[in-house]
Amino acid sequence: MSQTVDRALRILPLLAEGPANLEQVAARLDVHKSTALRLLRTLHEHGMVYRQQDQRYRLGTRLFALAQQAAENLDVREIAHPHLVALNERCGHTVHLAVYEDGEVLYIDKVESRYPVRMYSRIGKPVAITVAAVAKLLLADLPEPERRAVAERLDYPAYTARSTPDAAAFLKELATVREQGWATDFGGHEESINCVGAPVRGTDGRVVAACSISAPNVVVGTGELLELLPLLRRTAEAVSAEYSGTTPPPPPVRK
Amino acid sequence: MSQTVDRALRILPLLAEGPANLEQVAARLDVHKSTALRLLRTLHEHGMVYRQQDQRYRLGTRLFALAQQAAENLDVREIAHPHLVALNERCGHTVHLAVYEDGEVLYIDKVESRYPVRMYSRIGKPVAITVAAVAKLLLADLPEPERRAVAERLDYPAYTARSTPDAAAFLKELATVREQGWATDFGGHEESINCVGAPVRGTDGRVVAACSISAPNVVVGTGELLELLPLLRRTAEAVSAEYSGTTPPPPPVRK
DNA sequence: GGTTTTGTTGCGCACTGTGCAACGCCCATT
DNA sequence: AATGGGCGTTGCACAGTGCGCAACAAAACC
Repeated sequence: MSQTVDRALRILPLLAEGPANLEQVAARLDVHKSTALRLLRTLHEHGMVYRQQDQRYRLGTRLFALAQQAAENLDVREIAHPHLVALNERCGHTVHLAVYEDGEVLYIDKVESRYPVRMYSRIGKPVAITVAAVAKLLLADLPEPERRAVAERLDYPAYTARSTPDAAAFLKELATVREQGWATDFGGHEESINCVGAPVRGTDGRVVAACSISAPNVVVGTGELLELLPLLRRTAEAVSAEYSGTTPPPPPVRK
Repeated sequence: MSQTVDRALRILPLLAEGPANLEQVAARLDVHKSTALRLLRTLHEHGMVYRQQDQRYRLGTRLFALAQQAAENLDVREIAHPHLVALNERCGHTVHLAVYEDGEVLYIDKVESRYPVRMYSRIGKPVAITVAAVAKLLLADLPEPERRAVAERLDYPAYTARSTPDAAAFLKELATVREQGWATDFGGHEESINCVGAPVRGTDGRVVAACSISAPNVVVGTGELLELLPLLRRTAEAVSAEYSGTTPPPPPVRK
């Protein structure tokens, strides 16, 4: 809508790929050098980009601060986190938390068993939306027309032989997930990785987030993974309860 | 420099404080509603803001993805991380990693002893630049004119009785730090918290980052904390070595 | 020392962003 | 059910702002 802002914002993902100099930025945006310079300077003033010694630009640290605050505003995340940690301690596997936003599903939290602090690993990256258990849960809850619209707009990459092949199959799967209240991904993204997922619901019953347990085939088979389902569902329900206010968090201080 | 982009970017920290509706945004920017709407739409198209059900805007998840990639580009961080974890395992205290950028010092990594996964806690937030050990290390290495310029531009809040009072005292402290190659903060930010810090240096000897150990007074006194200094310095030197290529990381794959 | 490459500045033109006013929608209130 | 107020949205005319050009400056290269 706004040309100038649009161009400026297109610089960010471009720099996310790696540092770039003025000319490269101008070329990628298909604008004159002086235009790119003006945009970069404005971004720089706001700390969104940083200029290193070799004069090349890269993403600035202000993005850190903003992302952090964005995360703090996602109160589902804050509420869910201790529950995810507890779940991880009991089952030992990787635990994810994801939300839906504007046609995308994103991981917003992750607890890994072996490297509990390897934090940024995948948080923020879009999920393989056509196969991931959490994606199925989140999409299954959308109102019918939107669900259909999203399903038909998607690509269906054949990550493995078990990946969801097309929109029809996906919608059918979503119907199943909607009915049973949980979801799986058995080797649909990577051959040897299996997942089970359960929904986190808000006061009105709508799915606001989804969490999942992931584990490689060689560690636990699909059968064993399904045995964890009750534990997972209890965790998801505990988060839902706290998020809905059934188990109220410490009350705000009054003066 | 560019009015439109400037206004658009000013929306982000504003929304970081919490969700806001169109009118509030327009009022805070001091522009007409229609102008704010256009800016917000452009930000929305790029996933920088998200519109929740009640039509209020909040920061979007794209910021997550960008911040993640920004972090990945900070290769100091990636290299340092396992070393910081190892240090934390040996001493048990909180370990920080910070960098300098454009007059600010920011934490870019943190390992906490008791809650190792409480990740976003302070990462990305600017450091108390006049007192923190890591800030002293990073500023002490700036070329003299810039160091002086920064020192004189700063405010010197009296967090505690031991906080750095003014630019003169700060510059003197920086000279000491520069000489001895390590830094401390004994109760300068919070009365009961002490820190020691050591620099991470690049190939050319310049300080590219700084790491520190922080612990409350009640757990370890300043004397005990200083006993950890050799361990800390060894860690910082190990990171420096790996960063400088003395201990080369796994070589890139060739075809 | 000359040449190429890359960043920076000033400037005139016109395109793009701006604010205004009118419209439409939803919710609250009676 | 009708009325009113609050808020988001749209279209438009004006001019302010961002645009690309071209010349300049400064490294980097040979």
